[in-house]
Amino acid sequence: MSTASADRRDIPEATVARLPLYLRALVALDSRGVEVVSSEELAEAAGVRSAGLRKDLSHLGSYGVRGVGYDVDRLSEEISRELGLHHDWSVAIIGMGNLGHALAAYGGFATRGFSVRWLVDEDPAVIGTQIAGLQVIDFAELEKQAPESIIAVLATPPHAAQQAADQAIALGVRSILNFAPCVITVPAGVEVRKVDLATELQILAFHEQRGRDITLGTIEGAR
Amino acid sequence: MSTASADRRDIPEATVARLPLYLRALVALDSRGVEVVSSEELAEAAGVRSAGLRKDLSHLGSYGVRGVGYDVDRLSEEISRELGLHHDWSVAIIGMGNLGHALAAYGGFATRGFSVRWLVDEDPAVIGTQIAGLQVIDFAELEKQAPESIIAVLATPPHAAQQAADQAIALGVRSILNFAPCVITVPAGVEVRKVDLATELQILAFHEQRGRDITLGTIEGAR
DNA sequence: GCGACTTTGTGCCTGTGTTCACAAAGACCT
DNA sequence: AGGTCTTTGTGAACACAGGCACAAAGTCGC
Repeated sequence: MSTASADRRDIPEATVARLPLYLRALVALDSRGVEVVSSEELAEAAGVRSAGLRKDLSHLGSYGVRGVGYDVDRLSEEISRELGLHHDWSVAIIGMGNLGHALAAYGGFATRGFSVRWLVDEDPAVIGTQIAGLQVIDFAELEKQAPESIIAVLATPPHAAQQAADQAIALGVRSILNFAPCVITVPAGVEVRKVDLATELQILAFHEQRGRDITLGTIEGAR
Repeated sequence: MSTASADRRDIPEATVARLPLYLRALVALDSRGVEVVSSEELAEAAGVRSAGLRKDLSHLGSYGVRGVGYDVDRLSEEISRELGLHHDWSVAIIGMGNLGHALAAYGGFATRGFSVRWLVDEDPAVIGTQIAGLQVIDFAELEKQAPESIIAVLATPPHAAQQAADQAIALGVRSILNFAPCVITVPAGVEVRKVDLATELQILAFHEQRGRDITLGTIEGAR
């Protein structure tokens, strides 16, 4: 009965990072015909703890029913709204090398609220070619076409990343997903998330090197 | 003069996740001929704060010289050793769809301590074909060839990911980088890191939806 | 209509990570 | 050789995230 909408503001960053996982799990449950799910079950499906899940969901208001659980449809709706997925976001992939090529052809974006609408490169040999049903364009052409707010996916070689980011930002881009293995500097108000594949592998290598069976004390039957 | 090797144990996870960034920055500096770097400069290059950088590095012993900074070569060496990069790690990419294909052709792994040595798929139409100079094999063949500890990169469709992970683990894999947008369950002692591209975009979308200029109070000249 | 049962939402506590600020350490100049 | 100056390494304060446990709330059966 309290004003739940009051604390709609400032959802913790860690919670935001998990909302997509919950949504993914909810969509999977929905496609299996499940209509109601408990925090325990949803946490299992999303790979988190139930207490944390409940705390996360409490940040966007009370949509659970005590003694029953959460309505799958309703909760999907709320999370989608919170993430801003009620309209599709337009994505421009910048850099048509191996990775950019694969990302353009990757079908996993469309089902999750994103449509790849522009492929950008600066190599004249690539501009004009067709990839995954789209024509590769240059920045000048992107500038003409892009009216709304778009998200840029940077898949250039590292030495070209900063310049590409600058050009994108000049066009009004405020959200960048950076696959180039380098740091890019952006003005305040522009959000960058980075995905570095080799970095991920190096973190795994660290744990592999240290016998993890020693570090982790939580192995049950062992020893 | 103190026994610095005593606290070599248990490096914080957050620090481990940043060591690859530092190494990347150091390699870049080295290639530009820089021999000594201060925490301030290195932090800038790695995109972190200098105080945090120093604390991170202190966890692997004192390799800095007060008043001067860090020897680039020496520090690269130490971080490499800590991450277990003195020998190359063998990587098997599992799932030869768009993404697996791109990862196989991606040149960025070799320079950072990893060599992609096996490409695995279960589709008979794909097995035997050549991708990026490697022949695609099935799990049975991988079992015959893989002696040492390897890292598996999962790039299968989500519905096939769990089974592929199980098979990899049965072969002795203890480190998995999962690109499939689903949760995979693994026994204790197996480390999984996940990279979900659509999730990253959704997190960006969240911030884009909320005017970030409102949320962030740290904009200087704005307003 | 009432009691028992299930499950949520949340207050508290613990541990982890981050930032600040400064003393110790060493280089460099004179 | 001594003083100054730069930069590290770290103690202490702070913020954040995660886990536990339980009261509140609502359902379901009788």
